[in-house]
Amino acid sequence: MDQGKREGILASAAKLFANCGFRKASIDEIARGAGVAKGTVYLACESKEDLYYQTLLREARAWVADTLRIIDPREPADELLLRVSAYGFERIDNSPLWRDLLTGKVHELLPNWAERFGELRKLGCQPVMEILRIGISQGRFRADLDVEALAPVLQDMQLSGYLYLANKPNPDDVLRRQAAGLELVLRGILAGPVTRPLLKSL
Amino acid sequence: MDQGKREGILASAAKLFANCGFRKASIDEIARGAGVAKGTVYLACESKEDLYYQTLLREARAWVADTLRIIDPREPADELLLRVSAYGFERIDNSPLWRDLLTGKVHELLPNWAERFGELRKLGCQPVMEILRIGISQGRFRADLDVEALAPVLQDMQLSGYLYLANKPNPDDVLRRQAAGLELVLRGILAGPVTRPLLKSL
DNA sequence: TGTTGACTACTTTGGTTTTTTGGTCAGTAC
DNA sequence: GTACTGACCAAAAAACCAAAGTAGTCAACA
Repeated sequence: MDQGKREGILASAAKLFANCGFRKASIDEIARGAGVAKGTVYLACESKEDLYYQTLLREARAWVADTLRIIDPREPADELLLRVSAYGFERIDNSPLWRDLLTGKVHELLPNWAERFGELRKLGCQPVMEILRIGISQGRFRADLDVEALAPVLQDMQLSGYLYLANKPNPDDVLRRQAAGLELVLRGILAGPVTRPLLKSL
Repeated sequence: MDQGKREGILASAAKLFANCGFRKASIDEIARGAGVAKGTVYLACESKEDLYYQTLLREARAWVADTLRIIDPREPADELLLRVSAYGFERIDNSPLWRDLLTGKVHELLPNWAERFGELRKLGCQPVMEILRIGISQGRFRADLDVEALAPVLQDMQLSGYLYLANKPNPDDVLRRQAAGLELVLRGILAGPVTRPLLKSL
């Protein structure tokens, strides 16, 4: 299986899954979009479900890479947290793929999704973990933080904005809330006192 | 409208909505369960949607009342937070009514649900607000906390367990995670240092 | 050896009929 | 007069089924 062809298939799949959702995106059309025959798609994946997962994985990796790229280790780590939080939200908000995933529309359709969902979630923690490490090495965060345990909690706090978003996506409200949560937590993880309220920097 | 009859109707509605969900629970059956005629149900509510909301409101009030009851102001407020968190989770986990609400299965069906959802959420913050006030008066929490702003953030942190729960409800994991989040936040809101890790008290 | 696309078993869709249900209100009981 | 009832209606949901579409396979092909 040629890597370029594989990438073409995943790209086409990403496009169609995002536009039509899991159900309505057909393998035929994905194959057509990638300029290959249907059989070839099945050289790149085991099933439609597997293809969907691979698509998400590809997307998640891209997101992690892009996010790590905007992290400047010279910036104060607390600023970084807020920035990455906002960036992540914006990106998720613009992607039907993630929205469907996070609002649970896919879970019902696909069996055995839990583990794979967990893997994606774990992947998504990487940027936050990186920032925590930066913060510690900057001396801004407590040195005794359990980075591995902390990252998913922070990540969840950010994702919890979707409890609202499922309803009425007013991005400003969600961001303000995220910032409030972050400020709350920061007071806990900062080695020194917070000098100014983060909310104002939005 | 007799209050006893009204209560009977709401109780019957709660039972059926919980067992069958909003759609499949029929007004006829609710009336039968309450031992009244269908017309009488419409003396207690304006529409099926309204009845559903009233049912949730009744349930929420009961939950708040029960939760406030287990709050002993002599206990350390940080313990109280953890206790109430676990209690709330357990109770929600056992109630299809709340599960449907929180996993967003109802939102799609009912228009204009956002505001009412917001009201319920606000109601649900009361116990946490109470604990924060207790903590402040105990001198365990910082005196400058913005209780009104903080409560919904904490509440959300707890609800975010449902992002997982929508999938695979392993209550222990969720509780451990909630405790980790709480411990994180507590280090921020405690006036003094945390003396022992909360996680161990689970 | 890597790719294809016709083929099959299965699922989804769309249109139609039948049944159920939310909501009303003239009428009953007290 | 008041509190409640339940037959009634329009509208929604379920049941049905034929037609169309789709996931996945594999013999043939380049």
